[in-house]
Amino acid sequence: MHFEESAAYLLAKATVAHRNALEKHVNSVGLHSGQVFVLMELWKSDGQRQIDLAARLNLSPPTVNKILGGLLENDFVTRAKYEDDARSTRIFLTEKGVQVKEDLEQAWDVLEDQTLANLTDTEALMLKQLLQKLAE
Amino acid sequence: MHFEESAAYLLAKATVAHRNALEKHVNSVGLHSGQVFVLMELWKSDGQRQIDLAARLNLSPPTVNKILGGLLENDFVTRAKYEDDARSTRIFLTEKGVQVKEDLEQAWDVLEDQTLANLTDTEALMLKQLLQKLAE
DNA sequence: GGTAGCTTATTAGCCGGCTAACGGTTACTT
DNA sequence: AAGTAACCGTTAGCCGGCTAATAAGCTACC
Repeated sequence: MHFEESAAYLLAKATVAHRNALEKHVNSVGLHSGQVFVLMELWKSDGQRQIDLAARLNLSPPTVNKILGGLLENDFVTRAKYEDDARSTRIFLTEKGVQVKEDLEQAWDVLEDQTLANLTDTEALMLKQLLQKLAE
Repeated sequence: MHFEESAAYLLAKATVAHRNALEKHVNSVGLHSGQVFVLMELWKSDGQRQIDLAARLNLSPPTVNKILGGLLENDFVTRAKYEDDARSTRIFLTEKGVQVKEDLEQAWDVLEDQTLANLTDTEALMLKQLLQKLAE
């Protein structure tokens, strides 16, 4: 058996390099890699509860909690109590959290170009479709 | 701009799910996810120096050092001095480290099937080729 | 209404990645 | 020969993932 030829191996390998690139690019905007995905979720729908963020991001609640700690410290989001349920808190974007979206979009474009540098347009499209199927 | 449609986003998302699956499957063999890649490298070539392992795995030296700590504790590998250079150490597989390969191969097969469950054979092949291109 | 059980957030602690910084060796240069 | 530069391993400390356990609040059911 050759591990190197398995999709599981290749996916893990591609991930290592890509994660480093991602981290580097979002750092230039003042964010860490985990934070951007939480922000993306809030840009889609502001004021979500932590548990809902975790579910939508497919992450564990403690992971989301930790990431939110960083976002709170850096004033990208604020916490507010959920009126109908004292257990929950709602997470809202600050002005800064709203505005960083533009910067991230630019950094993301550069990252995307770099990611797909070795692929043709057709290959890029195919890759995206296959990754989407994989995620299900 | 829609982040969700970018390859960078989709790759990161696919990674999250896949990493959890990988961890779970290799746990059943008594290993952690990072350890398997180091072992794979040693199965290809036993007795490598840490710095060479790091280079081949595309990981930082401290990361390899940490993973080796776990492998040493669990007697999968041993350390030996490099005769010609007192700075280096060579890493060798133990009997246990050699034998776990068989178990991992079986677990890996299951993981591979699960990873590609939603894809046809043609799609699986394409995905592997695209991931390989991506990693360059 | 009270209890039992579910849900939410949080904490602690683990693994896997990284950078920065350090100590000890080797190699190079002068 | 001396001194400087490069290299190897290690430590410390950060972020991002996880599970397990806890405290607090809500629900549901008897």
